[in-house]
Amino acid sequence: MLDKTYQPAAIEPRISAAWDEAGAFKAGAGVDPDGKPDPYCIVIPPPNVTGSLHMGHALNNTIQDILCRFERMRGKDVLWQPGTDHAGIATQMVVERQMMERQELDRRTIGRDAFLEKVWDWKADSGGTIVNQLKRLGASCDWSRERFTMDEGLSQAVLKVFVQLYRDGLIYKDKRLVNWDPKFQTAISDLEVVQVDASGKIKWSPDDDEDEDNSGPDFAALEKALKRSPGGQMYHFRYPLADDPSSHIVVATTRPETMLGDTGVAVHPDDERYTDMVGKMLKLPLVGRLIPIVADEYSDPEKGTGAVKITPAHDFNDFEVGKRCDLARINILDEHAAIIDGAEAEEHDIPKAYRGMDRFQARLAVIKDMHAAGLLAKIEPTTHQVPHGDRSSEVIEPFLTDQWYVNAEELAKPALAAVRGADTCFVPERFANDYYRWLDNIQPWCISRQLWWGHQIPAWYGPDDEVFVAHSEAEAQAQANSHYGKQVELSRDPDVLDTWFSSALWPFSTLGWPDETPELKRYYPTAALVTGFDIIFFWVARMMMMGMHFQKEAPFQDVYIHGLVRDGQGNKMSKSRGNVLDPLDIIDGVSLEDLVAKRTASLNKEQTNRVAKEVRREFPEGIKPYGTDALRFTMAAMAAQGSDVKLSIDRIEGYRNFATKLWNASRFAEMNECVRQTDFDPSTVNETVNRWIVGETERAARAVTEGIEAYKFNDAASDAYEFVWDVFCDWYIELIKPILSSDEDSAKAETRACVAWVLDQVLKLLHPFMPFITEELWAHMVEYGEKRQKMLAVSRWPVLSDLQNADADAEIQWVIDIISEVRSVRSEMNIPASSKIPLQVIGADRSIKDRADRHEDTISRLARLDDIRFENTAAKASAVMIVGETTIAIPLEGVIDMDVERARLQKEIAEAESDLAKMDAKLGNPKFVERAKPEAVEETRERKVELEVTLSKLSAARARLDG
RNA sequence: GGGCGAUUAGCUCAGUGGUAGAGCGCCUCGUUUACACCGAGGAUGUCGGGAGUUCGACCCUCUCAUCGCCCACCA
Repeated sequence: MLDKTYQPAAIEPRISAAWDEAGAFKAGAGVDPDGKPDPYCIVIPPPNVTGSLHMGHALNNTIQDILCRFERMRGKDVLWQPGTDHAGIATQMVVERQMMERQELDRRTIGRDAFLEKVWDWKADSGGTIVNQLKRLGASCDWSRERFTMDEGLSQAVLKVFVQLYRDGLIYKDKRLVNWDPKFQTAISDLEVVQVDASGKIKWSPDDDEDEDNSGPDFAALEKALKRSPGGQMYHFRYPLADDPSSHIVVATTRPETMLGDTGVAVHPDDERYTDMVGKMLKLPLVGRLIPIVADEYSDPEKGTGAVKITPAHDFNDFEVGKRCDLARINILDEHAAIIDGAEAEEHDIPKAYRGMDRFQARLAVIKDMHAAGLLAKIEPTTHQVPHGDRSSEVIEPFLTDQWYVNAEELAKPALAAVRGADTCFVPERFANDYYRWLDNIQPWCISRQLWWGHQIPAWYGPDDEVFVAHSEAEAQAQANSHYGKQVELSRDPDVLDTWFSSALWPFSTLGWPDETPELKRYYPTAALVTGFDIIFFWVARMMMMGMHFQKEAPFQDVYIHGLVRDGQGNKMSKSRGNVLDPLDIIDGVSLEDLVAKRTASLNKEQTNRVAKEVRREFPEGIKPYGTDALRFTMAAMAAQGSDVKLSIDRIEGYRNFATKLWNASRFAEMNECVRQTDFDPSTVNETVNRWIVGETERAARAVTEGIEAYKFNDAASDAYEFVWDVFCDWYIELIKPILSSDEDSAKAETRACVAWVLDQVLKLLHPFMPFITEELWAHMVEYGEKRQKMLAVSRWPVLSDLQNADADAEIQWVIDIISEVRSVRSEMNIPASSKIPLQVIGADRSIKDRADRHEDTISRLARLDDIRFENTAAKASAVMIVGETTIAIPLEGVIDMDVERARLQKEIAEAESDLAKMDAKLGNPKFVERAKPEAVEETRERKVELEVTLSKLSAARARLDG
């Protein structure tokens, strides 16, 4: 027997265990030599091994699981390939932080090998969290195939790819500017840089009223402002001419300290203001270096003074100008972004005062010194964007270093062609435009990182820095020996690869490549990739490039892009905002105090107070346990293509209620002995109501199937929802109660079997969305006779046809309409539910009489009637309703106020008249009749006739009331 | 500066060239043997503004406004 109430916590762990035990999600089982059934493969976006489940995962994995369960039930051989990502920077950060908290020696002290051992230990202890959390979501991955981007096989794939791309000339080493993260002291790629707005307030010029004595800017305020945000001001400096110090050029910058590395000033070749100056030398203030004035089109005469200082070693544009104009590159920063010290500083005449200074201190010092030298022209506030590392949140410095690059432009060509040629389709389509735009303008991809955790680059250096790229040290050694003609000492490149380099191989490395495995052959290319728009560039584009290059075939047929999960108000969920909903809290529930503690854990005092207050207001009783199925259904129901999901507890609660509804409908079936019969054939049912419901079931099954096929999960979910609640529960179960309580054995038996059958179909249709509750109910709905798959997860998806019956539909619709009309009138007339009343059917012909007789019990019961009579005319004082061709009436003598009925009729008449007028207007327009689609015209005519019939009947009723 | 998306009931959002929808909320009634995490009934919209195409526009086109996102720029 089913428990009286649905409690997800009581069933979910047991169901999970049952799936595990049955190996229900194992791929490849039962595949015959011809490769039947067809494969269907999805590779999971590997979550960071440091991660813990958030709503983005919940959405992403719910969608994948819906697809996988759906296709599995459709008989495909499904492989949902799971795994995790080593997440270079993130993991190294976590472990280093832990070491710090434990007051252990830092990584540089213990050395690379010892540190890596610690990271692996950490992974062994904590790396499984995210995987276990995914299991709680019901993710039907083939967990036996779980992979990790740093495991042996995947590392082999990385090695092979690197070596081959190097040999193809598509990976190379280059000295150029990179985005340097001074916090982690590593290069990062363009994509890992986020632009943050900086807008300042400080303003100063010698003409300022406040500065009549020319004491200079308010340096104290400036220092404070620089601490808060190092950007936001534009500083104008005078650079005097070397041979005529009384003349100068004014340049402007937001990064004054970079002037220490200036090696030129550029003006536009056509800028007449400066024509005479081109070729002359300037004496760089503070440093004394002589730098040329060069002509270059980069300089924009419209901007600033039209002259721009050039710092080739610290600015991407300047680097290019420097190349064109043959300017020196002088690096002024060390890897911590402090001003260089020592021999290099000496060599480039960096004034001693600045050496070793932090870049932002140096910024202030330069401004002060320039002012002291009388060379600060002005300071003005400006708004501009400052690049920050996406993980470190530190200001990025363009930094001149040797790094490894991938020639992405070359790899992008086939990747672009694959999408242009529709080998791979984005859903929704518009995301393909972002993909094109990015790949069409792609820059070399910097793949080396100055970290320890990751795939170490397989490059070794000889004594003269000659590089040998090989699959192993032995192979490199052999190359080196033959290159030098003798045994030499090699040292390995200490850098590791960008995490996304290994992720880019995920669709084939997880299938066993570089080995030619049967899995690779069978499951590549995969069917679909499900991911968020934020990683189209990071990941999707790169998988496309690597897939095309190494497999000669795009890795996915479809790329489904979903939105972001936001809070109920549409805000991004973020820790500092304190609005993060944890999927596990929704599933298991959480007390108010625990919720407050969680949300304020990493906040400062002020934020804590604010967030605590908000949480107490929004969740006065904490969060109730809603279960996984409710969360999943919410995700599906709200995942309209291409739009973000605004998640609110109300919505989740609504879908938990839906689960409860399903539970209770199943209890109803159980209590009424609705047991599935093996020989039940839905196409042969006799009872009208059963013929109707099997047709409705077919309709629902088609709608849900089409929805999932088209990646319209919200449509599929709401079609299933409406069928279960509005059709099955609200009407079918109510309509059959008289049969179930009757003593007509054959009708009863058929109906019981039919209920069980419909419920089976419902459980199947809902299973991809709500796997736990449906599996549980499936197990309870036993059958007499023989086989029915024991486990719903491996049962067959409903493919129904020829069950719809227009006569049955019309008849049941008529019953429903009559009941609805009577209920409506009763309610409007304030007839108490407890008082049973008679219903008159007016002027019924044979077929109407038969119908009414057939459904008398049902109509009486649901409309709360004590009698149905056939009359030629309605009683004088009565409420009259029109249901299609049928006129029905409730005699109201003494029951209600005639004025109320008169008003009700009048309203209905007015509505019908207004509608009729619209139809008349249309049909009266010759152009409509002439040009509109014939079916539209026909429909309008039919509607007009219907309205006229209704109207005449209503008018007659009114006349009777008045007469 | 370039691009994309959004603007529909109090709230959150679906939607289709031909009679405007859902959930929640709201109002009224209700312990009818699955379910109050429920049932029945009800109210609520010049579908952002303007123009155009069309027999007909919430839907297509243009334009404006507001909001959001992405990319580029950082003198």
